[in-house]
Amino acid sequence: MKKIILVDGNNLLFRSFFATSYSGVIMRNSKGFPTNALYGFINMMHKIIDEEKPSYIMVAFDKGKTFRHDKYESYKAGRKEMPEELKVQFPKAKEVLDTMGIKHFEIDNYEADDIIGTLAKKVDEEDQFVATIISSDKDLLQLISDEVDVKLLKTKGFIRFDTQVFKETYGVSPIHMIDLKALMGDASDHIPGVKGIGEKTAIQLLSRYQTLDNLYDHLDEVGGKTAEKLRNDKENAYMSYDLATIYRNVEIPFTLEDCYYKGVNREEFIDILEELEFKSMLKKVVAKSEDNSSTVIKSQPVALQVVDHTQFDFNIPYAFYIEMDGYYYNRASIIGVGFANQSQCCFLTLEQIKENPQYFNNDTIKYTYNVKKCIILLHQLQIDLRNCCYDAMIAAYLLDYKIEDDITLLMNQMEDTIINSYETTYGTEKRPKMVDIAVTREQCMKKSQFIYHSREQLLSEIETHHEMKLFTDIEMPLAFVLADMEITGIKIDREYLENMKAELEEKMKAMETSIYEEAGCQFNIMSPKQLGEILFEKLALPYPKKRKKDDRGYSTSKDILDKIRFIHPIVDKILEYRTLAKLYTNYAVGLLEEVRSDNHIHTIFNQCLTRTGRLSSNKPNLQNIPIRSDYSKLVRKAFRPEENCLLMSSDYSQIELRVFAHLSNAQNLIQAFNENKDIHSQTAADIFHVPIDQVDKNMRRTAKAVNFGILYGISSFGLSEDLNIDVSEAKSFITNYLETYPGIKEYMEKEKKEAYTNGYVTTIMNRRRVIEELKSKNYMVRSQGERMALNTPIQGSAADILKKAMVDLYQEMNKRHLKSKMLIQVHDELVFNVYLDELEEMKQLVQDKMENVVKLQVPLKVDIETGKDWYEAK
DNA sequence: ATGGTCACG
DNA sequence: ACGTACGTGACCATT
Repeated sequence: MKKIILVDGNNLLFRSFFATSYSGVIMRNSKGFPTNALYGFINMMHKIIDEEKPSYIMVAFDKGKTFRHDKYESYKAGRKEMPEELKVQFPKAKEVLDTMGIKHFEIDNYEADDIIGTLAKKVDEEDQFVATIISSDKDLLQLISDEVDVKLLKTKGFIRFDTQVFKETYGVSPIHMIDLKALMGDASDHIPGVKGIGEKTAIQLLSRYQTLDNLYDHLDEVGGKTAEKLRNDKENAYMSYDLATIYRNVEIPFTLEDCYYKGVNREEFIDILEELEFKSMLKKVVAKSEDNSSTVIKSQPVALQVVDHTQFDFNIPYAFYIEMDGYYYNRASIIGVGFANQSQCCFLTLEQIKENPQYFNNDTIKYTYNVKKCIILLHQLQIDLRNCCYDAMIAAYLLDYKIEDDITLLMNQMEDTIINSYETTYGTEKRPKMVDIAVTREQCMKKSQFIYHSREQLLSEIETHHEMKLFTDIEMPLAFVLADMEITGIKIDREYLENMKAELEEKMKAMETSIYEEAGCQFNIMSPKQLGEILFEKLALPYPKKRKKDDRGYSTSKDILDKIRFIHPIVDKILEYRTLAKLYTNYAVGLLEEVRSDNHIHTIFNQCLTRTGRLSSNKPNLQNIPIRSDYSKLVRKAFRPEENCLLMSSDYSQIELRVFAHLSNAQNLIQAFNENKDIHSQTAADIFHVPIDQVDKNMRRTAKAVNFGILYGISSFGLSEDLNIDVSEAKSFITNYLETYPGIKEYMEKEKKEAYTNGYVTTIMNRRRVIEELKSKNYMVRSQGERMALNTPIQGSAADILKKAMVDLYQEMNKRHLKSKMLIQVHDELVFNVYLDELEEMKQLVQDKMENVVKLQVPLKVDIETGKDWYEAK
């Protein structure tokens, strides 16, 4: 069977043009010729060749108007005109394809769709070829058949649609997509459809009548409002049908055989890359032609012997991969598990796993992908997971691979294979798909093989980055700590939250009425658009901010409203309403929804997400429970200890500023911390040149803002916004600060310079963050990169310290067989459930471990409090 | 899907 | 002449 790739060239160029033109700024070569669309386009063509390894390929382009649409010209007119900057890149794209040895075609009066449709039809009619269509346009899905599939490009990755996937997604056969659109329309393509009929009704109708014609023939059977709507809009339905149909009978002056892929003419290709000034791309191509080996670092998957699990050697290190049946692993269950070692692989169903816990709790070394998830899924079966010392997801996270908890992303980055993503195989949360166990079996084994075989490369990269200690001593053991915390969960007083919810509901109602009175009309308070119009047009309140020309929108954010709250009583009421609404939906209702049958909340900590090394928490997020305002922090009373226990909270005092003092080696900052001074007051004393006992509240507040600014990569504008002062005034604070603390300016310059040289920054544990923004030609993007370069070592080192403290503490608590448990981490704070008879021991232990986890130039200070709920323990 | 808003560190 | 603090997650309205 010969495989041909049919590429929608117009679609690809459009996509990459708009994906890379930020607020109108686009990439150009030094002659000013726009090149942004070409860059994405060439990358994409490379990827297609890499992934699909086609022997035949062609790219279709539009040429002129499509006459079949002429009678509906008014609808076509709604389409966007092509920007000139994009237009000029088309001829160049065709030249590029020539040098790449890829055929491209355009035919007078037809669109790319029509050419592809016609070729797909040819593929259907003969039996030498199969085809894959590449586009992000869902319209093309109607061309799917037994011989033709579509790789639908998404913002992230792609979905491969074949007949089966299509049916599972839309409930009808691909060819009926046209009938579907005739009924439901398609706003993005200006197809009207039948008024009042959406996706649901359309699918329902078609599953009964299959086609539009047949439906109209049996309209009397339909009855009711739906029939009425169909009758009224019959003309529109048929016009939509025509608009949605891809024309498949273009006279084509070439054959499928003509689309043979010749391969790149390296010299010509290099010439054109030089003209476009795609330097990184050039480097790769040149390197590839010099050293004749395959692409960058990709390895070929090895074919292993598939054996029965009784034959699998569980005495030497092995990898396993668990596939589960839901989106949230703390409420999903296992479908099956694949195992692999150097030479074998096998698969077990859930039943077989239950019968063989020894495959997980034995002493053999095991490799995983997302070990925390594995621990929790196995825990549900009362199976202990032991001796996992390598996790591919954690390794990949440290190395900056894109992962998103889906191993297929990593596989497709590292290997010459294309594995369908979890979503493609198992569907979305809303639309789960039934999956044949044979598919799961195949994929699980492949995935476990990948875990086993990619280990060497990932570990060697970690070694090169000097991150082995971070990986082995911190991140790997931390996964077990987090698993335990998630399994334990924190107890919630449901009744308390229910009462709070009811109270909030009442307050909101009252506030709503009062706001409508002030406004003189009813409107949706939560709609920024409507609110802006009420405030700044109907009530004509002054808009306290400079606006760009043509900007007709109003921001209604808190800091804007704060500035006009004295002008009209409605403003305060709106702010109050928002606070109440947030408390109601996010915390009262939101938290209650997440309380499980054991009366506990079991959050999920994401260990492999943030760019700085922090954790994040979700479902629900326990890292943003209110504390700053008096009323809001009452939410914390809902978080309770177990029987005979107290909640204990321990938090680092000023950890980021201490880390900063350490990193920057600023002597008077270090001294201030060593003398245990109130750091914001000391800063105030220093920058205002007064003794520390003469620092007033306002001075301290200013100094605090300056200190935060330093951590974030200060700018005078940012500081002035935060303090609500002039930029010039803010600027003088900063100058003053930098004069007062010699060494800091030099430190920041050094950090930036290193970031530019290396392309990345590091933390005290050698955690690394690559900062692409520094390479940008756009000043704003580059400045943002510089701030990241300044902030990441600080935020990241603090995260390192917290993580290490958690591991040390956890291990010591286990060693001492303490019953108390670590429950939550909030960046600089840990929350524990502490048994009364362990209270003193825990206080001492926690303080000791947290304060002595690393040795810095300044001491680390920890404050500990306890109480019968989280409100008291703070 | 994206932006606006706001909860936390 | 730009348009600006660092890192998250959840919800709402809107496309």
